[in-house]
Amino acid sequence: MKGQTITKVTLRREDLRYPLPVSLKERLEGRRILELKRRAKYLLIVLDSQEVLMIHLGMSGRIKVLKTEEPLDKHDHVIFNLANSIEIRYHDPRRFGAIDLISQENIENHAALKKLGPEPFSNSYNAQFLLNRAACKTVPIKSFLLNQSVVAGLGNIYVCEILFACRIDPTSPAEALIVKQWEEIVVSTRDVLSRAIQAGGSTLKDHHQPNGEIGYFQHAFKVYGRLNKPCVVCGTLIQRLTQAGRATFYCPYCQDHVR
DNA sequence: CCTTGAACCTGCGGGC
DNA sequence: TGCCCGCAGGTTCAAG
Repeated sequence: MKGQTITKVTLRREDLRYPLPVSLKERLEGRRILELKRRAKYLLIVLDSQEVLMIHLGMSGRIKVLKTEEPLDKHDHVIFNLANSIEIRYHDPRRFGAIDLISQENIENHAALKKLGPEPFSNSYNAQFLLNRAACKTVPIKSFLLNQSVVAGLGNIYVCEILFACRIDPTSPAEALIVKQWEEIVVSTRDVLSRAIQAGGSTLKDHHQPNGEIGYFQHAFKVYGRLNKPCVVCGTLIQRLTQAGRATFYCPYCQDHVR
């Protein structure tokens, strides 16, 4: 996509999670793509019009990169044709995703980006930062790490896997963790994310890599989705609970030790 | 301010 | 075969 000109945009519906931006088609057609960036789970496509196309994939969203003709699927909602004949399609059955188009100047003031915490691979994501942020917070550590204003980009699968790697009880109040545990969380976060990226991500159903292939990290899950299966470390059956509306998978033996 | 639960929407698998 | 229920990679509101 980088360096290509967007020759044609087709909107097959007028909204996803939110209404599509005003005059989206007219503002994109003829524009050149200068750069592709990311912040948290938001894809940022920088255009030569001083504007940035922001895409969030929600739960079921997917970007298709098509080099040949493909029949239209009912959930192919927005189609971008590029000058090199490649077709990019935004596909999203549940439509929890979003597309926005904003001026490059205001990008850091965008409501969704403004409140985000540090990137997990940045230096500002460190044990002292987390200790400070967790002070006086009774929220369970599982929910704390899922909060995008604490650290940007961690999702449900990876938080479960990170807490297992650190042997931390997912129900522990965030304020109860000690520095050593925060240090372990920082290390495990980067380790889990690195390995997941290396494996092409986790395909439960919808996620695919840009080349169309599925991801493979689901085969490396140690707790996520493994309800009633033996813990790979101790053999205890993996449990499931619900925290803030999200499933948490954990080993009740490995992650319940006071150490 | 803090935390939880519901809402948004479609599809799939299991039980009956 | 078909219907109903629960569940799913996320985020944002409203309510308490």
